[in-house]
Amino acid sequence: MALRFHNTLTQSVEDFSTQDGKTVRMYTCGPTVYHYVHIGNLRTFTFQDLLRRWLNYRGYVLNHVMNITDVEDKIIRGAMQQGKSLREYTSVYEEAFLEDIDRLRLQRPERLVRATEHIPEMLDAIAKLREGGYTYDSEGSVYYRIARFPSYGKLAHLDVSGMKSGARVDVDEYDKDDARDFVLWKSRKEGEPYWDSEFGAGRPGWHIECSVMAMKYLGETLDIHAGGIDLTFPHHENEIAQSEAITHKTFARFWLHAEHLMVEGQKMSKSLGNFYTLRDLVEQGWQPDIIRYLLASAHYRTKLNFTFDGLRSHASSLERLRNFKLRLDGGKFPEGGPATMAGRTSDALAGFEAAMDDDLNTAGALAAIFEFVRDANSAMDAGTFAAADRAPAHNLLAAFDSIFDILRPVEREGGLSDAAIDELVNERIAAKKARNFSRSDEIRHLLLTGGVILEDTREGTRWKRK
RNA sequence: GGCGCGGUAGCCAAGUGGUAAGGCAGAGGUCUGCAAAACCUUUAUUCGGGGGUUCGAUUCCCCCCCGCGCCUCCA
Repeated sequence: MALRFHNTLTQSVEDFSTQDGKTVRMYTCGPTVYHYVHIGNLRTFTFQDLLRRWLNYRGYVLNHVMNITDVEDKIIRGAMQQGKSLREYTSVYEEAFLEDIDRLRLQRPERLVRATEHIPEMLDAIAKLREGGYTYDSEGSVYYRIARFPSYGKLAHLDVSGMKSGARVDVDEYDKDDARDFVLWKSRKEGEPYWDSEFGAGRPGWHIECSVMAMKYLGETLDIHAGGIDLTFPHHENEIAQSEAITHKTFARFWLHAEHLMVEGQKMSKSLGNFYTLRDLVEQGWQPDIIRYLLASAHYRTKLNFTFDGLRSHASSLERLRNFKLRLDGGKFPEGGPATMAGRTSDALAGFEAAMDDDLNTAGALAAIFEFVRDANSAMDAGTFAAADRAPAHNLLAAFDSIFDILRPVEREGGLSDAAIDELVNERIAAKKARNFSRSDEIRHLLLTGGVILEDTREGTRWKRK
């Protein structure tokens, strides 16, 4: 089956292709760096990571650009409150963002770009829109006139014709011709950061940065544009209106949107007290790899219910996978004979790939892996898992982990060294052989105190860090 | 009001016009010096409710109930 993605533009699942057959020109909306990113943001970024990895797995070369919005109302307010420059204020959260995505093992895009470093390009784009008659000025600001862009609403599938100003116009929006018009360049306000321009002193509107940076680095037509579902309207709709008014070409061929996550069945919000950042969860003792696993395990277009029960559940589930890998790595299997699991292994890989090809069905992909794990464990118990089965099984886990990236435990600092553990384990094996069980148990407890769990299996003693 | 999404076992979560993946949790069992790990059996005659189309619907259509999102800043 071909690789397929759900395209918001057509509201259907379509076969994926790129313009040149090889490189994916992908733009994703990154963070607004005015606070630490929350678990909902990270759900979307995790989706983008899975998307990257799967495209890569399928042989595409990625050219992925992610923006960092570092000028915007909330940022300006925060910076002013703290008496800091924009850059001083945003750099804290930008660095924190990079730390967070690293902890979640999210691959870095090929390029991270800041809005404030593209002001001239934005001004240039606004000038082009003005030349094309898509703008009007009002009280020192420049607005985009959506009435001039007939297909406005095609992404969000909104019929804007009947929605005129007057229905729900904010007090501070009275100066627009139409409630849906959006600002391209905001006139300077006293005390706020600003840039001088041919449109007067001011700062850019939010939407223009993405149009400009996407096209600067990726060309006039993107293969994929992705983001959270709430960005569909107005942000992405406005990006289309801006970009296509300038180029008269399709701005993005595939629009992929990740659903929101809920927390304990409710919308995450600060007022409900269920608003979490990665830092919050790590402080509570949750490992980032568990969180990654939870975020990756549900399909990206369904609402994901983030719960602490869910985290516990995934911690156990992940333990099962890692135990299997330990067994596969360290087990002794019958040599010389033919592989007995060849069919099962290739079936599992095919099932995994088919699920991922089908609009990144990670839940289905996981099912294929777990079914294999059960069968392989069963074969190992029965003694029919052959040494020749090891390499194909390894390849399967490697394929899986090249996408999910959860089998490698989080590295801990301090504690016992591997060599010290091995020494104690060997001493215990000798003690057991001599049926000196008191010494044997003593060593088990000693290691447990040091955070090391011992397991005696039919393939020998193995250990793992807690 | 408009547009859109969803309601599948205790919890999480796939899925298909032909008779319900997977994970976690629970129960029983096997194995075991201990402790684990692992395996086996078991847990939805049923997929929010009611109609309809069909030989057959959880899957298609209609209505209703519930939850949610967007329509204004928002991952």
